[in-house]
Amino acid sequence: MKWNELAQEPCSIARSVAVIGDRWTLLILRDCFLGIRRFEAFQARLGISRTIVADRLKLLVEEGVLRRAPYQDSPARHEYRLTEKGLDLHPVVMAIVHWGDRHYSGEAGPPLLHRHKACGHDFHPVQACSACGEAVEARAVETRAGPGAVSPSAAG
Amino acid sequence: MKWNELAQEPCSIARSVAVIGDRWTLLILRDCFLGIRRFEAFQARLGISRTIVADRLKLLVEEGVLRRAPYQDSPARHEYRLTEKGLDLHPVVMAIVHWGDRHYSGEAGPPLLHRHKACGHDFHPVQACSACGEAVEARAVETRAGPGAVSPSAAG
DNA sequence: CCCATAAGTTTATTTTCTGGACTGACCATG
DNA sequence: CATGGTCAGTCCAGAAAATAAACTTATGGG
Repeated sequence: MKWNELAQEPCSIARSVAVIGDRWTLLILRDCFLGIRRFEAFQARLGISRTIVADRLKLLVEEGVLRRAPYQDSPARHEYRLTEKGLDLHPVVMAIVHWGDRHYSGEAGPPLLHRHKACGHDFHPVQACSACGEAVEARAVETRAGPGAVSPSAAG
Repeated sequence: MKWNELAQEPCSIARSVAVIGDRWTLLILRDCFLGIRRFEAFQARLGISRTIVADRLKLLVEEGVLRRAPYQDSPARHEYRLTEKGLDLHPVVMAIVHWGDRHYSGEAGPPLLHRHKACGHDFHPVQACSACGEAVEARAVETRAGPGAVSPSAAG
């Protein structure tokens, strides 16, 4: 399988990974959620080649994750902002952060804290069930083919 | 920045991405959660080169995400199983699945359904606050430096 | 002996990434 | 009105990584 065939797979992970499953893309998204919006800022923070920054931003815009919006004329300048589809990635980013906090923080503790404005407390994300609202752990989940499956044995 | 420097960054996303932020790694993890355990099975399902499968499995074992366990002698054969640290990735995988379900399912609907055994219903993951238990959306989160931060402006 | 299975390794090719220079539009300074 | 600075890129050649295909090792079966 080639990376460009991924998006055609009958699997939501494969389709998502085709868009965001790249080291630099995930770090760009991290920065987006931290409020970074400009090309130069992404490039400076990541310290990677401008080519890659340009490529990744282009892909994210094509996929509707980011929106390229003008913030001044003469000279025309644009910034990159998360769309609603991009904001939907927040649970993905938070889940990754939480896993890193748990397993790679060391004695110093987590590099960042997250406060839930609604309740005022620092929190970490908990995976909850949309049906009953309770926390869901890996072993409590049963997977089966859904309406979009191609065959009973197809990947999911 | 080089990819091997990522793990040293004072950022839980960077550290996590250094381990799992790779297309094939994420797909291997998907298969792990679907119960796949053997080298040949990973390779056959993904349709990618054996070299990549071997590399990724090796890294995941080194990082303690998977455990290489013998399942027979003569000839010695091993299978790859999720460790507790690996199971902790479930929310990450589910969050990615859910994003894909939402934005790439098309008319056919999601390829896979997930049932919460505890309540018996099909569900999708909801990001909840560990402090108050309510659902958390992107705009309700405020981020600030934590104890493991290197400087107030450091990446998170 | 020949074939098959499992789990890799080796080799050679293809693709991607990198760093640096370059472009072009504009602004501020002296 | 030349000089330098900012921003948002593009272009290019060399270096690094990813990949497919063939090969290896160990074993069991007919």
